[in-house]
Amino acid sequence: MTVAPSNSSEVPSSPARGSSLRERKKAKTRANIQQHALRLFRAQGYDATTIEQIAEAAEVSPSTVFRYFATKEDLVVADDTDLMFVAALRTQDPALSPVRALRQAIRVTIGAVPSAEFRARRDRDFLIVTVPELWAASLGNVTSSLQILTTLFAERMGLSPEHHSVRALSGAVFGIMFDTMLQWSKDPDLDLAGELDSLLAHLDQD
Amino acid sequence: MTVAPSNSSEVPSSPARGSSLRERKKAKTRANIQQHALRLFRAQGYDATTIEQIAEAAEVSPSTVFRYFATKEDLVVADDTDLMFVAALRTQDPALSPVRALRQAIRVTIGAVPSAEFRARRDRDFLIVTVPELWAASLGNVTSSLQILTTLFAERMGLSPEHHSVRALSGAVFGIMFDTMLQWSKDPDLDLAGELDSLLAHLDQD
DNA sequence: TCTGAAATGGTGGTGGACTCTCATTAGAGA
DNA sequence: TCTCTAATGAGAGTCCACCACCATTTCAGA
Repeated sequence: MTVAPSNSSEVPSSPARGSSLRERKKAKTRANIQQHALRLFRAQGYDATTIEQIAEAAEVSPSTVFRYFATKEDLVVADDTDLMFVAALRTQDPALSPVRALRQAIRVTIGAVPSAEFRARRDRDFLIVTVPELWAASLGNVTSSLQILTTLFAERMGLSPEHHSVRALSGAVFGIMFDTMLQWSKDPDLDLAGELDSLLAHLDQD
Repeated sequence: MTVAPSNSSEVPSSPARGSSLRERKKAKTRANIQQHALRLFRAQGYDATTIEQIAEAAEVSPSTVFRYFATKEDLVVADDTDLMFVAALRTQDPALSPVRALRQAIRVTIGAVPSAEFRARRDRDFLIVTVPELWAASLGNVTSSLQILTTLFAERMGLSPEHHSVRALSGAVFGIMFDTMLQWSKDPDLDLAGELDSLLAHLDQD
């Protein structure tokens, strides 16, 4: 559910364009570690996987793992910010109603992501929703997304973010997304975009 | 740290009526431990409080703490059924619309709880929402509440729980509750009942 | 009052995340 | 090629939740 690198220093997948060999190696190491971690988590479970195993798989020392990721949780949650939809929401036509804009943003965003990357992201999100510990770790991200959502809706509706119409709407949207994520965690083959769209449509009565 | 196995035998607060001295003592010990734990968590924070400290405060051995509570998290989360509103929803007039029934249930429930107990519950919920680790531990409770909510709404609407109208509605309700809990965690003096009622009213357009 | 069972305390131990330090290696720039 | 700095590895160490075992105390029932 999270997406959008949007971060400063750490570049996940892209090999860091204009930088030196050192930088490129760093990025590569980081990506490598995270990749092996995710693979192991998926295969054996999160709790059952130790840092040592990850280090071994990635062919680095445990110290190095901690140098790149402050905590075990960060291996999954990383620095990654918000709901990817939220980012795209900003660019939607201001004339659209909040819900319509969001639905449109979802459609566009999901369509745009290359399917390999989408699958990877999907697996990651699946882990987050599935492992309570990780869900906890990303709670901060989630709530900040909710806040952003509220803010954007407020702008679109020309009301203050504290206004009950805004809060009710963004809360409702959030809940529907949450519910959908749960469904999705039970059935990874669910058509996420379609499901979200048709559920959100129920809020679109204004 | 997987989800708690949903305890069976443990009776929380009620002193176990017809039982022997032994039983009563057990209940008392359990309540005592939990009480001190919550006090310490509130005072020093969850992570900063160790089992040893709790044991000392409650004047029992650390072993005993673990005998009563399988994990540290259980000291807060316990087996306690979650959102109290859900329980009360069952008893509402079937003729009412889902949202109206829920709002009514909330009003009734909150009114009925003795204010001391309400405060205690409030503190507990505050902890849960505040400490990610605890939020994670109660995720199971939360999602099961969502499911129950969905089921009850489905009955009331005469539709299957998979129906999108049902899912959209219960998701939305859940989201609003979640949002309100967050607000509440920032401002513990918020009028929870009133806030919920007025936000939920926004969904009541059918 | 005696006996068996349950509750408790204490002690020692384990696993694993995370920290610190220091020596070694590899890249950057001259 | 030589130096300087950043990245890595290795090892020892800490902390704390949680477990296992056993001795001791406390209650129940006869």
